[in-house]
Amino acid sequence: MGGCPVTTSTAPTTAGRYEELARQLTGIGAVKRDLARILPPECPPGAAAVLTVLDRHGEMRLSRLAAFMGVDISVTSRHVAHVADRGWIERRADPGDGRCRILRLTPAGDALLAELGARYTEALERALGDWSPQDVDVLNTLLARLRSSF
Amino acid sequence: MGGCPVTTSTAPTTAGRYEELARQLTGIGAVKRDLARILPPECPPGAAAVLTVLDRHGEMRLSRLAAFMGVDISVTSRHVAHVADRGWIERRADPGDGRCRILRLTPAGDALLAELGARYTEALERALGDWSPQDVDVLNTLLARLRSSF
DNA sequence: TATTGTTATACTCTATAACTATA
DNA sequence: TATAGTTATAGAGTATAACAATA
Repeated sequence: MGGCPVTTSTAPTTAGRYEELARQLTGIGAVKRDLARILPPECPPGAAAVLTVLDRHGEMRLSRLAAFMGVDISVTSRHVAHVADRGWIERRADPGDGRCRILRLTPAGDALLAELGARYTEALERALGDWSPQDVDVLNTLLARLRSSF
Repeated sequence: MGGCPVTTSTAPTTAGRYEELARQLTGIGAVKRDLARILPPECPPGAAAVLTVLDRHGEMRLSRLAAFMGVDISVTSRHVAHVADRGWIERRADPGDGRCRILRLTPAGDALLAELGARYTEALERALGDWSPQDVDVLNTLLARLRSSF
């Protein structure tokens, strides 16, 4: 953007390219925090992530949810307890395995998710209004690929 | 990228595109944590960020550093104290303003930064070895643009 | 004995607010 | 009075390890 005179201007080296990516990933934290600030009360980012994964991939066990979220099971357990306490998901007994419970969105969870989507869309539309749809799609694709490369 | 049947497959709506971006940004946290795990002892991510900004943009005051890092001055103050205690930066008095100190990398800081760059490069090369250089560049460009859009 | 979850503990990062020192 | 920076406090996220229950 503004001016980064020394590096990555014209013909970055392989190392320079990767170091730049590391810098960008560090800096993206500020964007994430901005986005987290628009969440409704009682719904911290971790809770929102639980709802989003269950909406996208359907009901599942805790261990699978943890894998989708890329965090430890213990962390996921806390997030799940938070959203279950508020009635946004239900924990149904697993008929096949008494140790597990199947996690599933409730109608209240669906409603909250719709609210979340509206807030995210509004905030991103305001910030990225001058982006072309294609650029957003390319960014989404590359971010998804980055995640799967790890 | 197994399969996301319902959304964003062929012709995403504007809202769907933005919601997808919000999801991707949430998910990218796992990548950041993976990358943070390779940092040397005594050098948490916040400390590495201080060194990186000073290397890239040269010596500066705390308030300017905080702006580059996108976090509150109080947070930056702690990170700076951490790296200064370990001799990676020096805090020189500002001749023109007794309230400020100019922050600057020391040779030890330069050396650590070289080590950081090597570790980042090695880790990313291992994960992204099958990416084309162009794709990495595009991702870097779009991430920089995303940050500046906020 | 191995696996699924839960909970206790500790660490990092962050922001708000109170405070000190200088302009 | 206003500004630059420091520090105390609190809240969110995460991981490790100890633990309980079931397979």
